[in-house]
Amino acid sequence: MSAKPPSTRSDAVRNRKLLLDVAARTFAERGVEASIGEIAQRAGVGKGTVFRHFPTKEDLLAAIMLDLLDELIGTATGLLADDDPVRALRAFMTAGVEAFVRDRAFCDVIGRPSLQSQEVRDAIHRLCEVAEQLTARAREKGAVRPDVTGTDVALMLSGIQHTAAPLLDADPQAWRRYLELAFDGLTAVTGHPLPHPPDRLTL
Amino acid sequence: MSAKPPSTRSDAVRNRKLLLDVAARTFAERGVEASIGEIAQRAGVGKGTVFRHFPTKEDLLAAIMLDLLDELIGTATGLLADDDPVRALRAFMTAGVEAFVRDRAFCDVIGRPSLQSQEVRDAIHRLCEVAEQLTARAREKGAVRPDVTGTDVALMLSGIQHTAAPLLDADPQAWRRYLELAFDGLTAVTGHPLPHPPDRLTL
DNA sequence: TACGAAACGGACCGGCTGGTCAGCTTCACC
DNA sequence: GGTGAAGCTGACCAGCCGGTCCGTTTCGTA
Repeated sequence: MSAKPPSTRSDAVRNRKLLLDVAARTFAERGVEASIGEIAQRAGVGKGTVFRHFPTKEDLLAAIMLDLLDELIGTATGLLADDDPVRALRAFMTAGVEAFVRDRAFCDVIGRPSLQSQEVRDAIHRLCEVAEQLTARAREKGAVRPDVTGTDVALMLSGIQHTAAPLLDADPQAWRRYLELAFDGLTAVTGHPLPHPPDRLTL
Repeated sequence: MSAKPPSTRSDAVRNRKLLLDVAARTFAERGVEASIGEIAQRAGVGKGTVFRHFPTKEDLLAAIMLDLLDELIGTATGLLADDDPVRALRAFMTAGVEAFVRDRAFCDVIGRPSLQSQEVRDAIHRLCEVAEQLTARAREKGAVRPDVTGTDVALMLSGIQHTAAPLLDADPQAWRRYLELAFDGLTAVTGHPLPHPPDRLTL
């Protein structure tokens, strides 16, 4: 439970920020398979320096993923103030899919639970909770089907990105098509309930 | 252009079949990251034997992926005989998502074009064509929105699997929920067209 | 400016990977 | 059964990875 005493030395502070920045970009481009060596090289720093700031690769990755998740949670929380629940839900989903499209490592981590630290899992859980609030407002207004949950919405973000993934080079905006399709599915009136409700799944 | 003379020796024929079988199971469980060493060990065979039958790991993977794709294409082609276009399309999508759920390597290869040999790309293209035929029949009947293509349907198979992926352990059938949601989206009546039509994208 | 502590760098380690090869074994055919 | 070709094996190789360690450099302070 002991907190790490934050370094006061200017070079250490500078390098930490630099590393987070470079690592975020590198992971975004190459996914979790990006090597520490490559990150160190891009940052113009020795490998040992990376491991001094982040004891393991997993720690570095988790720090970056937490930043991303927190940003998305912040966006979602802000959208709760929008007085149009449907517009807010659509804006949330747009921001979510965009986050996936921009960052390969984010896709990797969300898709493979074995890459998730406890902190990351907690953040994902928080994201699902905000998603549920956004979804509930639209649901109560009758704008989305009654059996769709916030977890459904959160899960679909990754699904939409993966749907468009093979088209990414040909049309970097193709994900908008599948977001639209998915959104229309959420609002469809069918009369039959969805199978396998995720219930209180702690995602 | 020279074809490989197929071996007539019984042990070679037996080992080839055995390797394809074991490798298919191993790749399905562990994804493309499964090592040749592990496959050889599971098959009770030396590593060199694997490389004798398949010069590179990519060749082995391609052989298995082609089998899978051909099977799916066969299923889809058979469904063209169904006189209910909607039922046929739903059955195709069910079979497709099931293939993804069962096989991690299939997900990996479809999602990462850099893992696809030319033969695999051709097979994917053929799959999209059959998907288009199935989709067109349902479209003409007015059962799916007019702007949905076979490529859309094929792409969504992977997306649906990825949507349910984080739930796989908790509920192995969760993908059925998102298949249903996606299918309802295909049939939704909205009055507004989808953005970014993939047109004649050779997928 | 002098000094001690903290941070840095990169050679190094062990482990794993795809792929090779020389020598041994097994098969098919006579 | 003899024989030669084909198949099999596993030690071996080079390359990459995450992670360690210690000699060297840099920083903050007095």
